[in-house]
Amino acid sequence: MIIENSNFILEHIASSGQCFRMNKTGDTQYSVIAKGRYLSLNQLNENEVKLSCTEEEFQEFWSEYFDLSYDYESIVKNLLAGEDEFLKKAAAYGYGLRILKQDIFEALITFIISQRKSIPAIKGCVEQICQRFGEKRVDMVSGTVYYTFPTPVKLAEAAKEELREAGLGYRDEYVRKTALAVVKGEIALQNLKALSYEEVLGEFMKLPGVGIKVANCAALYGLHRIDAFPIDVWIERILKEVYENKFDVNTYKGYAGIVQQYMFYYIRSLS
DNA sequence: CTCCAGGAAATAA
DNA sequence: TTATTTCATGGA
Repeated sequence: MIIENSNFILEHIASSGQCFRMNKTGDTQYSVIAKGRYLSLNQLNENEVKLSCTEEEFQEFWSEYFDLSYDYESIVKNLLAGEDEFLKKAAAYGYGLRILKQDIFEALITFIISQRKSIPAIKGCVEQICQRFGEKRVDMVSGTVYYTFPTPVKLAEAAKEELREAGLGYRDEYVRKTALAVVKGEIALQNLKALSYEEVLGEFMKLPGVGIKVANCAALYGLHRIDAFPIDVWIERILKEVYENKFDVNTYKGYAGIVQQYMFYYIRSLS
């Protein structure tokens, strides 16, 4: 089926570093694996994307996953009409980005893995743990073989040696212990939705390998708290060199996480 | 060879 | 409290 949307650019979303299981498979073709499902997408033009799923599956799952009911166009227009020169350029460059509504556990684990790794290296590790600990499936539409993201139980039971073989390095125990905490109910991921932003960060940061940055990523990409503003080395550089440490996130209250995504995507394009 | 990658935890000051 | 050091691994 075909989706019409003025802010749905697959290239930008796939290479924005928020999701590690969306890949380019052709000139205008992409694939994504989420919540056990496989989808292929084709960017027909600036305003149209063709999806391999049925209308029913789109309504039931993918529409929300891609946050298609949210008006990203008005945010881009706001930034373009604003005074902030850096954000003007960032929005003009990254228009079409969206904040995907990923699985909470997957967002948590993949961003624990992400620390001190390049995005290609993260994607490699994530694919490895999916192949080793996930479930093998076949997409009925294309016949593509794919692997689901591992369950908490699988990762909690994973052998340290195999996690090392997957390339996790010293993060092996972080992943295993966090998965175990989820299995034992020491953190109830589904209940986090009811908590405030600050409470959510507090809960995430009790977990091994989760500091302020990973907690914000899990909140933004796993719980869709678009007020979350993850500060990594790139954003840190912007705040210091572009804004001389005078950037106020409260200026963008209600959608700071989206602003952060434009910033991140734009600064990386410059080098 | 060195340096860095969507950082966090342990340790020192 | 804040500042420094260490932690695997792969690629430039």
